[in-house]
Amino acid sequence: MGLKLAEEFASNLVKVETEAALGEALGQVSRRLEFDHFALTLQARTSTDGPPDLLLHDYPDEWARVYINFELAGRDPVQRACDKSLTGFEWDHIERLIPLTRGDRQMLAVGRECGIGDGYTIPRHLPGEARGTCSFAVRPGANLPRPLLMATEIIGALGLACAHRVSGLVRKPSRPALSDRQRECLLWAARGKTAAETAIILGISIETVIQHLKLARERYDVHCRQSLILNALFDGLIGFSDIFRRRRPD
Amino acid sequence: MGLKLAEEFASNLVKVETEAALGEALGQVSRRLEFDHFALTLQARTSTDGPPDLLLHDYPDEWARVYINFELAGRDPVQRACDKSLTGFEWDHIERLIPLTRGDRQMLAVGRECGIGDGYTIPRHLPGEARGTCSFAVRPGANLPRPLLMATEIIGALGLACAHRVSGLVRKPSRPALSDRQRECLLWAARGKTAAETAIILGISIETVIQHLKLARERYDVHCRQSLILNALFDGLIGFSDIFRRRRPD
DNA sequence: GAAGCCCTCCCCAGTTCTTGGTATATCGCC
DNA sequence: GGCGATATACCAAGAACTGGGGAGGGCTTC
Repeated sequence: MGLKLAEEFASNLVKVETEAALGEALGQVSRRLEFDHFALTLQARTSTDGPPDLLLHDYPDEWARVYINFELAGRDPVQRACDKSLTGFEWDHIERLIPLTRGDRQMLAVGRECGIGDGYTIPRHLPGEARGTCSFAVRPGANLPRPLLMATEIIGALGLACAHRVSGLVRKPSRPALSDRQRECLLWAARGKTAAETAIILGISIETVIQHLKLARERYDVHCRQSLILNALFDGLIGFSDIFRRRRPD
Repeated sequence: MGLKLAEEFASNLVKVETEAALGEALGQVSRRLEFDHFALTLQARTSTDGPPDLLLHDYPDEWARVYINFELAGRDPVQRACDKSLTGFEWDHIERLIPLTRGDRQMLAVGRECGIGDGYTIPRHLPGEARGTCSFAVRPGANLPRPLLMATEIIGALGLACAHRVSGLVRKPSRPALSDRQRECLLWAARGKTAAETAIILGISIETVIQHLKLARERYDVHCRQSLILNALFDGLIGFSDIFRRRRPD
């Protein structure tokens, strides 16, 4: 039964060419999945000339307003948890993924007041290109349609793939590449080393390290060290395992 | 029928604690999905070169030897296509995702000679943490079990999540927590703002922002901004979604 | 009510980073 | 050979960060 729904949804999406049509299709399928609401987000990394981020949802107006305000503070725990899970997850289990601050709990409580209860979110990440989430929620007090969660997982993924397609984001592989030396300096910077320390480690002059980082910043079109590191990390140019060296001394 | 298989697989995986047991489970499920082979890779370090941290497969010996000896992992078009797709894909459709070079085609041909025909690969990425792929293949001449591909998609994702779990790459999310204000300052710092800019944004004095960041650094026992940000990011206290989020998409 | 945390603000000395230059040498490619 | 990319090295000014102090008010908890 769930699979049939997913297959039907997939064949519907083939025809979808606009964001509005996708929103429509998601709204319909979320009802048939026994959810009350859906929300789909898709963001690109680069701040330059890229298409604007995509947000489709049928949340209650009140919650949407609140959400925009909260969003400015950047504190949606569901979105944060998306960076920690390979598969969809129930919001009730979010603490298995990330720590919740007081503000986080407050936000979830406000959500319940606005008519958003438990939910299920499907995350996807394409290094250097995009990051998307697709959530389905039920009203407070209602239970998630557990027998349908696997179908939900598929449907969310299909929705995200469709969003990626219609967003026009697909043909922008412009991921700035760094030279080996630049990446090396960047890596030591990410490990918390100063330019002077990196110079000693690599056996070159401080000025050279500074120059490498300078050019790397230009490539990414950012003007500070932390943004450079975060962009490289998001793109997969460096990884946490490189930074914290948990395994593979290498 | 397909979903039932996925649910059964999911309940099996709960008990799996070792890589070997996961390989066993994947082998069994791939047969029931009407595939002839499977392969699962997981890389902690996200740069594409070098061998994966985890490799489970039941490919023919011959192909495995070729693959490893020639270090084809870095050149594998299937692996490359994984960076371009949000969902699983059939190898036959790989040209929709990436251009194929002559070497790529040659490699696929060698695979067929070794007993690997068409296949379906499920890619997953966790920003900064891991990159994984789960492939299922049929022998040359055989057709993919198209009615089961959606189930395959789920099963691959479950396998990857399980691999991620047993690989020891996950960290418990109960690290030094920051106060909400500290987190907020940290977040703006991660967005590339200086203390002065953050002060204006939050409507407080520069000194206060500096103080929040100072105490946050002490909590994490690091002495520079970039390490603070990376630690908080890794712990899930902030997320990429927070950092790269656009202002007011409306 | 005292202890503890959080948020706010201030000062200062020293260090580090960022940005703007310039310069040499090597390497591969057309 | 010229061109572009890369790696190396240097200088200087100004902005930003780091680490060391201190201090008051609000809130919760015991």
